[in-house]
Amino acid sequence: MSQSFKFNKAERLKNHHLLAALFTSGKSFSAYPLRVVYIPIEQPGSFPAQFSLSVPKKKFRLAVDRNRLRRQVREVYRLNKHLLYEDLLSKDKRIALMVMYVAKEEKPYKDIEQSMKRIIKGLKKAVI
RNA sequence: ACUACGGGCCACUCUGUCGCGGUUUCGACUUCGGUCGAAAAUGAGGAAAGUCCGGACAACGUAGCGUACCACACCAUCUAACGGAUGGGAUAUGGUUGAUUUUCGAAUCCAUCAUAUACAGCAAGUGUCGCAGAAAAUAACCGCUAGACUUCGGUUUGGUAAGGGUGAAAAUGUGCGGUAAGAGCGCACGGUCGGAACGGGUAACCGCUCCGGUGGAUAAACCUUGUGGGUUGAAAUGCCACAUACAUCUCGAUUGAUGUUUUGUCGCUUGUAGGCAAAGGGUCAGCAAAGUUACGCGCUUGGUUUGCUUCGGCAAGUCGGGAGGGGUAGGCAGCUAGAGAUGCUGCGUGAGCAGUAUCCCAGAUAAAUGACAGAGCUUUUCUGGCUUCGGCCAGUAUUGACAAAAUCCGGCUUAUCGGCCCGUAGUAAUU
RNA sequence: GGCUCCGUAGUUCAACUGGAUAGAAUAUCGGUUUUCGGCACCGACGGUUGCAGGUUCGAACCCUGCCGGGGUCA
Repeated sequence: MSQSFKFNKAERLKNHHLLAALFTSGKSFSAYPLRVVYIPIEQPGSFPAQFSLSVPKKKFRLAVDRNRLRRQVREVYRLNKHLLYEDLLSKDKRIALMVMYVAKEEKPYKDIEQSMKRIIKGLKKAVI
């Protein structure tokens, strides 16, 4: 097991322009209860993917619920991202992605994990 | 022991693995700004919430005055301050005990307990009070009563406000006197309001005596009185980096007076004397503008230049206001040692205050405190066993209150599964 | 993080600034008319005035606290 489960600051997507581009020209697909929007990046960087996530305030009014879901989704990504990184490194490509939680109620951790694995599979296909 | 009420405290716990934020230390790399790695201790709340009050702090402002506006409003105390808290008073509602009256329904008074109170002023002015009712604030329908007239049925001119009815509210209650009938018209005892003296209390207020009144309610109606408030808020504010537009449209001001310095020039009595011109920089007044929360005064800031001219102005520049638009969307400081926390001692009825010892306890910014596994605790369901029939034990599944910092404090309000402790009252048992 | 505005039939708005049953249009339903439908006409239904307290004799309106929805500020 050589892969790292760390989640560095540089792996997070914070750039305003990239986020705007993501919403205007990014491609998307969903794997309930999650939905992903992604776009390839031209500029070089230290990580093959930049990740961000979103839980809508309209569906989850309380900050406590939003925080809990955000942490679960981030945790799932952190533990499974190595599957994505291997492919991207071998193809020498970079992407930016945002994961949104679209369900109207809280789902258990197992469901979110399954959904994230399907998303990563889908991303691999799309990039190739 | 149980129940009710009030107050305080806690806010599931432990272990392992993988992670996140800032801090410190060490190591590596470095463009010397930092980046990466490791270790250590550490990392959400009682409400972090709502943003309803009050402050600290910061910027603007020369900090003034008047009006307006807003907030507050029994008294004292606490506090940095407050619309908060503590203690007291008054009023209202309810309970209990006692007394009086009774139409046996209850009513009134005293004492006491509990709860509530946006408790200054309708005896300053103005307004409003639908429907009903005669009348909703200088009241008269029925009624009662005197005079006049009379066709003896009443009519009319006065007086009156006891009784009736309406209404949420009807002009001080009861008794006696009084009268044509009546009435605070008079008297006695009360209610209530104002004033004065005395006693108690820091005060609100209470008690008592005397005098005067007795013309409703409403100020969470306008308003009056008193007190307080400069405005804007960490998206404040300062610095660094990057970027662009000294662009566009529109409105307004751009006027006088007076010294002074330098330079040039003129005349001449050849001197630091005077005239003229130019340039620079002042002072005073005016002008319009902006700022001072709004308005007025006052104050402050900065502009008042050049060219053309048919002397009305026009154009450019400068300054100020407005409209609309463009760029950036990064970093650092502010940013957590404080009206701080905990313990002890003393003072105070209490909120609190003083002294002293120890401790340092989150600082994120596409926004850190999590995920998984196991064990215990807890909620509920089912199965089995035991039982003193209240429950207890084992297994299985299930559940974990309300809710997450965003400059920081003091309150208020709202949400909240449960557990523990203390006080008061009642019930039961024992002594 | 701050500031600010608004909540009335399913929908869009009224209600004399506190006075009794909260009104109109539209939508819905029923009827008349028509061969049928539309249009038109008649009638009905539809409201805890966002919620809870308070002030007042009386509250959609005044006050307080909650709930919900907008707008705006570098």
